Amino acid sequence: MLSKKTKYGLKALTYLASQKDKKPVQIMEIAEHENISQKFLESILLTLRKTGFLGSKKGKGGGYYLIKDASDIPIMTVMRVLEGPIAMISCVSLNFYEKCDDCPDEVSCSVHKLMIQVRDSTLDVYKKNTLADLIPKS
Amino acid sequence: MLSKKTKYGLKALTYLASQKDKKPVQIMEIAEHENISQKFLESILLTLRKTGFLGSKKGKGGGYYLIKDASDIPIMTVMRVLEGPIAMISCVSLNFYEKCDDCPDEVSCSVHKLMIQVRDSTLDVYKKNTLADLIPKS
DNA sequence: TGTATTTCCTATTAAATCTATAGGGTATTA
DNA sequence: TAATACCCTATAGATTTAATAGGAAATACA
Repeated sequence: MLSKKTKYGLKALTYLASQKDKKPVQIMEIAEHENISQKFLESILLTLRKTGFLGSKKGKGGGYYLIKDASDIPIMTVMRVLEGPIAMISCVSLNFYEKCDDCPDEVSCSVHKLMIQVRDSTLDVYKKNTLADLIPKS
Repeated sequence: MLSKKTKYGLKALTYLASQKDKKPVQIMEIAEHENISQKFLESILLTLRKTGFLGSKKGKGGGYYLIKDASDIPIMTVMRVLEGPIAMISCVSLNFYEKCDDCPDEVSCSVHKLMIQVRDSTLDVYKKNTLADLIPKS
């Protein structure tokens, strides 16, 4: 399951990406527009700032804004930050690898074989989509 | 994340599929070979029997066995029974659809748009792999 | 300079889910 | 008829997720 953290983070990012100018947008505005708990969203945006996706400005007229162009942000990078591993099981994870403690041999493991395929196909989707691709047309 | 239930279920199924004859295999044998808690595996095999993947025989010399040929069991059907929805979010699930309560319009939802692609590519993997494809060669 | 505004940060709690275990009941076969 | 193995329910422990609370720090502007 996709966590709400990721879901809300993606929605916030696309909302920022759909802004005409690059003026800071306040947490409250995003939260209201996307129906997200303001405090929860706050912590998500903080993560996105610390990981280099967003810039922020404090005080009146402050808020969050995209640092890079939306078309330069592959969804893959966002997913890794918000959701963590893309693989469904850590023994096939590229960035968060861990050996299964119950599995004596990965090469002959049926689950391993299957999950590598799932990882690769999912990764393809996350690579070919940028934030710009997710902005609604209207 | 893939649940252990699904992981163990897949391993048990491939173990049964790799048997030369179709004689029943006892829970304990599978559990030991695959390093699975016997009681936990018991409940998983029970599920697989009730959903038509396995047959069972009681008494001495009893155990579980595959009902169908491994090549006639698409992984998709196993995943739906063990793991539940294949989609990462219920608003794009084909078999377990539910509307998001925070989302006013699915069509213009960025997460929706992305997750449909992930669902379809994952589904492709699960459709083209049968249980037979997961049996280790050796 | 002061005040309202807004982000920043830490800690904690509530809820949900997953994993595993316990303990016995029931059916079958040698 | 005793041994074997499946069948079933309940429940507890662990982990993760989602959300809340409260205040500190920085900024704009009058």
